[in-house]
Amino acid sequence: MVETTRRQEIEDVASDLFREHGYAGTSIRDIARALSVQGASLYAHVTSKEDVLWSIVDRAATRFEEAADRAEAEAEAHAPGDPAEALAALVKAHVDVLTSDVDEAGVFVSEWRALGDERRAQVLARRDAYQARFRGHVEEGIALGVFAMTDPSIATMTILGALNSIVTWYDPDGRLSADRIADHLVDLTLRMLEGSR
Amino acid sequence: MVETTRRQEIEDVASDLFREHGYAGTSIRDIARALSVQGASLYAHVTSKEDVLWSIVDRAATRFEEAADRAEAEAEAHAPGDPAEALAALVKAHVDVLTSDVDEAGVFVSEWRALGDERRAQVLARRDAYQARFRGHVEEGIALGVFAMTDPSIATMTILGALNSIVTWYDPDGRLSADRIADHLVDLTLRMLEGSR
DNA sequence: CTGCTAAACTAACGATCGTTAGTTAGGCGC
DNA sequence: GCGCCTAACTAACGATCGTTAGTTTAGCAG
Repeated sequence: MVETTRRQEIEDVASDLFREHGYAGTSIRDIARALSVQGASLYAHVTSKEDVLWSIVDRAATRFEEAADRAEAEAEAHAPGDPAEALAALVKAHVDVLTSDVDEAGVFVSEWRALGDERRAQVLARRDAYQARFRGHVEEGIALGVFAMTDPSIATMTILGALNSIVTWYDPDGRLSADRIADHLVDLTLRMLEGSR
Repeated sequence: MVETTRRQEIEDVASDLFREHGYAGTSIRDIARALSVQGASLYAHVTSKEDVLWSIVDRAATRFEEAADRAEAEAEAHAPGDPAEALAALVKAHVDVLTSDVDEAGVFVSEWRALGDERRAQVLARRDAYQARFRGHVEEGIALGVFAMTDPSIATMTILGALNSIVTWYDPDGRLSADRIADHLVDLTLRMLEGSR
């Protein structure tokens, strides 16, 4: 028996609906209907519609950040100063978080724009900081000569764009397991940066 | 003096607004306000809101398809049977279309889900066919040994995901020209596939 | 049995949604 | 000057939006 609060159930179905129809395209009554409940009943557990979106986005952001923390710490532990290892760990961690809850991650990736000004700005700042971690290892790798010369910003955006697009096609019940996908993406990423050509 | 029909103006500002707030998050009155006109006045030029979205999506899809036609024909003309050249041409063409109208391309990439059932299905079919062109060259390259062994589906999705993500950060007035970005992405793509590792 | 709590309900509010209908104003060809 | 076309207008429709208020129901603790 899995313990789940009503609030958590609401956020789960909201993640699903926001992912499929977007935040603006999903009404409070849509969420309620998925829970076989009247729309107004949700306000016993939630203070506003944006509040639900914020919970989803904030939790997803935190999961990405914490996974990156662990990944970088571990990479630094048994391959200190190796930008390829560090980046590989970041990529693997990112894909893991993404595939462990596609709905939540998908909402995080594309629906944060619907937040109010302050919250949107906060997400943007955290996003920038997160991207900077990837870019740091890319730049370091180029400086050390283990990565080919290329524009670090473009390379970083390209990598994260590729990773995030996984939410558009990943199917938990599909042919490809989350682990296999993560391994492939680590491979593709490093080859993109290391390749001689 | 650039000739522009009223209908085209409507689709242009709609592209801009759909891109920023999504289809569901943009009202007919929002579009009208951007044109300094009453909401109801738009119905003299347009039959429905979805009709506007469809025009944008259909035109974007056609531009991608036609650019791919030209790219493949040209690659086949002066490097016949070379999957790397063919893929490079497809990537370059895709980025060119994308950067030539970021709003339209951005709407195409993320708002086609808001279309009604038949039109959404049609877009999906065209999208699949378009992806298949990329995957074809990837598979051929692997078979010929010019690309490294990897899962062709994951590689194709990764490439197109990376390319499409350009709409989320490309700025026509920014540091990086559209051409430079296209060249970089051709480079990153081929290195990702060719790299030995 | 009583009282408390969680979770739902009904009813309604003002605002906004996409859309329709009918009308008005200006410019051009005949 | 008359008729037509383009492009706008005002007014309103029924539906749905997010949200509030007050009430009811069921289960459990004392």
